[in-house]
Amino acid sequence: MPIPSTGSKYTRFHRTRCQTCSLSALCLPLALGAQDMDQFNAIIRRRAPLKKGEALFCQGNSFSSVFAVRSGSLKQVTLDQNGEEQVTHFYLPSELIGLDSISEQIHPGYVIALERTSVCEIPFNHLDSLAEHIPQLRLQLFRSMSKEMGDDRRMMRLLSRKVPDERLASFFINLAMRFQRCGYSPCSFRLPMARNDIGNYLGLAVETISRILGRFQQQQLMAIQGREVHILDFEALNTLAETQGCQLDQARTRTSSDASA
Amino acid sequence: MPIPSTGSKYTRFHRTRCQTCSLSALCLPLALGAQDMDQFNAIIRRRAPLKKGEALFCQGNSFSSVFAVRSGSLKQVTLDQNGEEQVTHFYLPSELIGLDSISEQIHPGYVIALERTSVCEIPFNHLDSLAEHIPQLRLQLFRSMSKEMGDDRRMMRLLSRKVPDERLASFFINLAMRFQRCGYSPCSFRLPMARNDIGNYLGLAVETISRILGRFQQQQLMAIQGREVHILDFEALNTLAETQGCQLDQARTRTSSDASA
DNA sequence: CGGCTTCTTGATCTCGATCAATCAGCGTGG
DNA sequence: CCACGCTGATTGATCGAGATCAAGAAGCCG
Repeated sequence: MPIPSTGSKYTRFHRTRCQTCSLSALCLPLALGAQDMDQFNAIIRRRAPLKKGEALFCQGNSFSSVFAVRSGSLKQVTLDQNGEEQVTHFYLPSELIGLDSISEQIHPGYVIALERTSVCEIPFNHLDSLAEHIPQLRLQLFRSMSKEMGDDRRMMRLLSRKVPDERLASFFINLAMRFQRCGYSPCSFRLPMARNDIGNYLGLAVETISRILGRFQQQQLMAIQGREVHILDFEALNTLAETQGCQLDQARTRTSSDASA
Repeated sequence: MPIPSTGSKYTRFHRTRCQTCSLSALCLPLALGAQDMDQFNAIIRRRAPLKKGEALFCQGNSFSSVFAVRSGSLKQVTLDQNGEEQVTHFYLPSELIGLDSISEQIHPGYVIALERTSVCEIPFNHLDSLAEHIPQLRLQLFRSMSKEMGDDRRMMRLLSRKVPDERLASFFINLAMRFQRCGYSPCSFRLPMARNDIGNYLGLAVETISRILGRFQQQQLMAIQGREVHILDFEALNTLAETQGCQLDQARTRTSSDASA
């Protein structure tokens, strides 16, 4: 561990700047000029990383900031009044948390780290006033929200029309694309969430998840042991997922060794 | 037919102003001052009403405007590549259409009038520049999008965890609240959509919808004939729907008038 | 190493999709 | 104005996929 000169063990997080963040091209500051980026950087608050299982905030907490995932991953869980919990979202690096809370000013669910995770806090009132003066930022904010709405629609289609195999295929293709987007290999990664969470999220029993995964392995679509995932036949999985318009940038499955792009 | 003095048969629609619109308190201009309202009113384009079955736009059309429903109702339908269609949304008066298209700049589905329907067109680039100078409008836009995201989450919960009876109950409660919001009776209304659309939207077969409706009538929860709906026991239906935080403003079914927390 | 959670595998059973047929509503045109 | 024909709605009967129940295996943590 490098020893920071100024004291606090979190100094290095406070030091982190959007300008040097590897995700800045994917995150909100996307397409911001140097000067605007400075302004944006100024309103960000860095936080000590969350431990696995720790909550970023709780259901019912009042909303004041959105958060950008810097590293790690989180899940959003909503408790209904019978105490049933529903996993409604997973968040990966560069993605924004809390956009769904602006309307009610209350967080509609828990957001919990699935592993050691760090996030940037972006106070919403500051973000809003910055959006007033930086059209690029405003547009990007609209885009982010709009994109999330589109994703939600896809999820609704998945839940209401797809059979379990298709759901799980969609889920993995979606994860793969998002991992690729932030620089990881799309075909080899470690699942951040438990089978339980996947099942809950996809509206399926855990047992069903297990059985389908078994089937996927038999069919040589993927290799899984524990949480270690290797997608062997991306095309076939994608076809099964019926994911239209989904394109793997570089590392399309050549049924061979290129999986680690 | 009244004869408009200026010629075009659509003149009266062009005349309509936000200031005199009964929905202005629910729609985007919500909470705008008189002057801001003027500016907002200036960018709106009125349109000739759509006939039943007519498309406001088609899937794949490029996006340039959002629309506010003035009267009538519409459905959003997405066609996947196998030609399967999925109803993803219903739009009632005062609600905004097209917010999910900002990100891709392409409409992800057809939006089709369920009855004679009129809408206001709001060019998005104008809206965005107006949002730059009117913080209230910007915030309202963020809120609208955020609210839609929250609604989507609820829908996802409905689809992945609720049994058919609960889904249909939720659907009716939701409709009732939205009708009430724009001034109609929450407990007596005419369904704008076909059973088919409801089933598709809720991820259920039409036959299932029919059977459950039959059951609801037996249980005295509601009276339905054709598309004419009367909710007889709002509380019971609401309980069944497990709709938390849903409050009927005035006309709560007073089986016991205290249910309001 | 032991106790816990997480994951897998097997057996049963239920609920809703599907198929099939009939009925009702409604707009159209003779 | 009524008969026709279409689409949309209801009702019945059957079947299968996935939830559920139950048990065992494998990680994973202190």
